[in-house]
This record gives sequence, structure tokens and C-alpha cells, in this order.
Amino acid sequence: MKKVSGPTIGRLSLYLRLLLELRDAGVSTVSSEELAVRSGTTAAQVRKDLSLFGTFGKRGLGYEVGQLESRLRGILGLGRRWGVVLVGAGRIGAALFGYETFRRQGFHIEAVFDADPSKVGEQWNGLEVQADERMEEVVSEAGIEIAVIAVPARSAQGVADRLVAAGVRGILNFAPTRLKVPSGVEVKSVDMALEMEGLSYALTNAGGNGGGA
Amino acid sequence: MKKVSGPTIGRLSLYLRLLLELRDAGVSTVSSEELAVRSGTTAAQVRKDLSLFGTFGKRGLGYEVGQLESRLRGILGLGRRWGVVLVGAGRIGAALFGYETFRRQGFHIEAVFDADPSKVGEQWNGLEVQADERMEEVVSEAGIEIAVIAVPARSAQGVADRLVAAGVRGILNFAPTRLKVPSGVEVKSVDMALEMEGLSYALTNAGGNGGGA
DNA sequence: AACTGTGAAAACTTTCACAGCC
DNA sequence: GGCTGTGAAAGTTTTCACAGTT
Repeated sequence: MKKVSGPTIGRLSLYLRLLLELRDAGVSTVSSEELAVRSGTTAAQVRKDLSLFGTFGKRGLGYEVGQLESRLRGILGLGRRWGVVLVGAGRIGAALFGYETFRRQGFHIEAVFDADPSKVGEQWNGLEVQADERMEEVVSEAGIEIAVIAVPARSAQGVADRLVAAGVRGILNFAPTRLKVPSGVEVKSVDMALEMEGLSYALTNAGGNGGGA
Repeated sequence: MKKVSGPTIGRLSLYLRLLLELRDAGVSTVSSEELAVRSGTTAAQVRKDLSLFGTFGKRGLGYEVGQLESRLRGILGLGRRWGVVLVGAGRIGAALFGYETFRRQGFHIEAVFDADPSKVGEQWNGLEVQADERMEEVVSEAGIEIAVIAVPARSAQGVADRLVAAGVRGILNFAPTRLKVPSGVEVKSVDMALEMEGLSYALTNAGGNGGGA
């Protein structure tokens, strides 16, 4: 398929989320302007983003909510179930495990691993935390494609290497470190410290600007 | 001050993190090439990023680790203590509360709030979870500038409005929703669902590309 | 009249390449 | 010789503006 930028994909996810809200509110049609206001971008941007994947709207009318929703689901690959393993049964792992929004979009955590023997054997909502030695076996047998890494920074690269060797193709990384993976494997990082430092910068250098709304 | 892009600030945070590692490893000098490899960018990018803020290196030699570290700290506004309140004492709040990396960079959680009476009164490492009604009072009396929002999506906007009215200037938002804030207030979002959907997209449309590592 | 889809222009970011200093 | 700092070139993303459809 075409070459689409990261920011564009992020906005498509956002549009999808807004469409779900609109649908729940009983709205059946939406304009690019409406989606733009709700997602903090411009109408032209919305139309350009969508136009990269086809033509979904009706001129003069706008977009049909249910139809655009299912098209976006298809584009984002959300029309299926994704098996996920979680590595790291600490606080961040626990937070993620209970994150309802994941499950709703088709991401199912099938196993949880930790290197700490005192955590192994804990029951998490009916799933037993397993020793990290079992990681490769479970990943390859269940054909798991996505892993969430929620271990300390110093262990993250080692865990990633093992996961990739076992067949994982996508990693969501919560450790504050840059993972190196072979080409063909996708990594997305959630780096809270980085965001916080971005805030610190913005507040420190606040002054002659005017674009928050 | 100048106008610097978001990605640039993200990279500066990353360079700072790498410098700390280098310092701990006893390294005293580093080249733009070295920083580039470790941060997954190019030497030219590193030099350009730094040059936006001044001239920190020595031609022929590179950058002095300790010196560049303290310059970056200054640029990012990390040379001080930041008071932070955490709103939402659920699992995500708990994960954040224990996140050592925050404290190390000068972000101190001074109060925790929750709307759920069954959580109010819990002791979190010596800090008592307070009723959310007390939020405004604590924020304005302690002169808190940064808040972390870790409440459900439907409550997030209301909480943000109250925090801003009480004087907060920066918000780190964990709720999967776009917050609207007045200009002058900065919001950074950590949106795990969005990242996960980005993975789903990448894995679904994997194929004729080659740029992983 | 309302609103989409899209080429072209503008704005922004990254990469190149080299002069200049250690 | 090694490596920075930086203008200029290349590449990418966003915005504009308008023809085309309902």
C-alpha cells in the first residue's frame, strides 16, 4: 500500500474514536469540519488524510458515520483480534492489563510474564503470571504478533531481542529507552518522562506565543 | 525565545538521557555521531538541534558530557523542582506515582486526588489520597503548575477545566481524549490506544518496506 | 448551497556538504 | 585529521483554493 506518515495514522485513530462517540450519540452524518474541530485539526487536513485511502464522503453532505467508521477500522487493521503478551508484571503492566480501551479495539492479552519469582504465580483476572523463561515458547506456540514491554529500562533491550527471535512483529515499549530491532519489526514507544520534559520546556519558555485554544 | 519544534524538544530530552548514561559510564567526551547512533538519528540532526540553542561543542573534539548535560537541563527547564498533582488514584495513577524517572528529573508529586470515596484516605507512600473537592484549594495554595490527569475519559475535560481555573499551566493527560484548554496552557498526551492502533496499522500493511534498524 | 476531493503553494523539517576551528 | 556549526538543497507535511458533486 501507499506510504503514509505517522501523524496521519495517529489522526485516523483519533477520527475513529470520534466516530464511535458520534455513533453512540445517534449522529449519522458528519462533515470534515466537525471532525476537525473535535480532533484539533483543520477540515482540509481531515479530507487530505482520508483521501490518501480512497473516497469516503458525499459532496454536499459529508461522511456517513457508520460507513466511515468501518472503513477506518479496515485501514487500521482493527477488523480482527490481535493476540498480545505483556512482559513485566509491575505497576505499569498492571495498569495496562486493566486498560479497557485496548480490549475494546481487539487487543487481547493472552499471557503475562515477569522475571521476579515473587510475582510468578499471581492470578491476574484469571491469568497466571508466568516465569519469563516461558516467553519464547508461549509466543511462538500461540503465534503472538504483538508484545507490550513494561520492564525496567536496563532489561528492555534483552526482552525485545528474545521476543523478536520468538516471532513478535510489533512492540509497544513503556521502558524509557530506545529499542533496536531488525527491519520488519515495528516499535512504538510510550515515553512519559519525555512528555513530562516537553511540558517543562514549554512552561519554562512560555511567553510571546498564542495558540492553545 | 526562538521557535523550536516538538520533535526537536523530544530529541533533546533523549540526548540528555544518553548523556546521563555516558557520564555514569565514565565517558567525558562525545561526538554528534555517537549521540546520533544511540538516539536513532543522524549526526547532522544532532548538531542542528543543538545549534538552535547555542554552540556547545569543540570542533575536532566533540561535546563535553557534563557540560552539555547541564546546558540541556537548563534549556529543558529541568534545573528546578516542579510541583505536580496527580488526579486519579486508579491503576494508571499508581503506576505513575511509583515512576522513579519522574522524581529523578525534579517532578515531585505533592498531592493525589480521586473522586471515589473508597480510595480517599488511602496512604500512598506517606501521602494521603484526598477527595477531589480539595483539588482547587491545594493547587492554588501550593502554587502547583503541573497536573497529571489519570481519570476516565468522560471525566477528563471537567478535571482539566477545574485545574486550569485553579492555576495549572501544564497537563500530562493519560485519558484517551483530546483536552481543550485555553491558550497559554500546555497539554501533552500519552495515548496508549493510539500507539497500539499505530502498531496494528503497521503490521497490517507490512510488506515492501525496509527501514527498521 | 453545502461540502468533498485534490492539485498547487506555502511552511516546515531533515539532510547535505563544506568552511572553520582544535 | 577529526569534528562542529551552518547555509543551502531536498524532502515532507500542511494549508489553500477551487472545480466538481449532491
